[in-house]
Amino acid sequence: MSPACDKKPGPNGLRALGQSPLPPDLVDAMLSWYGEMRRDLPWRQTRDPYAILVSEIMLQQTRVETVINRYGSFLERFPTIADLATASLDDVLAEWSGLGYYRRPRLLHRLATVVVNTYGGKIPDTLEELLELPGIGPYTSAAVGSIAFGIPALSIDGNVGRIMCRLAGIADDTRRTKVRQKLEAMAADAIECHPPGTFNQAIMELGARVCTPRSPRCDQCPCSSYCEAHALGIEEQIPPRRSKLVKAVTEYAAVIEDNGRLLMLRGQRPSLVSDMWEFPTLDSRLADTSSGSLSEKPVSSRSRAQEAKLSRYIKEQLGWSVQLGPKLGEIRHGMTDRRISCHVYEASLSGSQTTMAGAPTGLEKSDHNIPDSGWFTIEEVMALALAASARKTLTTLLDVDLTSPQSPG
DNA sequence: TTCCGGGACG
DNA sequence: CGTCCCGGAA
Repeated sequence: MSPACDKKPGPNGLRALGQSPLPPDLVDAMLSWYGEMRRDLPWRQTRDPYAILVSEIMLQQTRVETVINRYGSFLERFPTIADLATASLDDVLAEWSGLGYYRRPRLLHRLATVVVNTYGGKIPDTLEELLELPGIGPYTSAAVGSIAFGIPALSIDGNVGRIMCRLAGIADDTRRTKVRQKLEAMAADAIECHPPGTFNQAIMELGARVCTPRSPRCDQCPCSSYCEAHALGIEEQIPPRRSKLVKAVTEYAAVIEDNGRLLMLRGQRPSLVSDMWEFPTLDSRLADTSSGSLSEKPVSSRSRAQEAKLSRYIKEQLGWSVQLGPKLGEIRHGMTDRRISCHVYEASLSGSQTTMAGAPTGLEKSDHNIPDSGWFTIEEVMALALAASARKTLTTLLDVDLTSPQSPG
């Protein structure tokens, strides 16, 4: 099963890098560069899996320069995983103070407890077991597994994803599963043929110091002659800018009140996480599909058309006839890829419809991905899993007091 | 001054 | 998807 670690020309000599394995010459050049240029970081001077794990947790979302200053004192304070498990969470948080993302020390503390209780204090040495531990995801399991235990797994962090996508000329989002699988396939041979931990750290180091997001130093890069993006001159376009791709999106939402209850729904729009509740909302994808030269109409006429469309949508999709009231305001909601501005209207039921008191359709039968709706009191709404925009609507447009007593539990 | 990048979880 | 946080770069 061992891969072709010997360097042979192979049948496809000059083919573009594309998605084929990393050329051995490229890998050799990168590893030589690393051997020469590697920094003597504290966590590179230990073989203790616990110390390695701590470094990887600290390095999540945090720069090397920052971690250097805190790593030593953390290990001094909690030299072994047993010490960490025994310590109080408050002590761990205090030691972590200033590093940010305080979920990490919480989960690390919980991880220590798990390792002590179920693994006898020894950090497990398989990817599957590592992945099960609190705070350890795909990246960290591969990093710890490869560095501490020599498991041949590619740890794809931002650096690694960026480099490999540039090498292969993949102008796609690194975090997509399909892309990650491609990268793993590309590196599979290389990581079998070299010490996996060294390989992972070499490529990460290259990403941190040479193949940077902006202004990459291709003239100093050992891999530039193999790099598809460099050949095409598109290295700065990879990976695609996430925040530059923000699209302005307009939505229309209705706060429908009847008998002290609000109509809420979820699972109606495919783009939303299935568990998140929201006010009935007209997507701009639906809103903008009206005929003709929409953009040439005056704004007031355009938004009146959307208001009509909103009530028609509620009637057709949810079966309620509503009377749109005054506009409450506008919620702006930044997302990774979209800047949403949501026009929120007050609304009430027209005619003699009756809302079902109590027993909203939603609360108990919360199967995933099932379109769901119901009438909720304000208190119930506040207890729902709300999308952020809905909560924003409640607090900024409806003056719901966040500090008001919540339902117990 | 603002903007941007970034793993895991729920 | 949205949140968590900070610091370096623009």
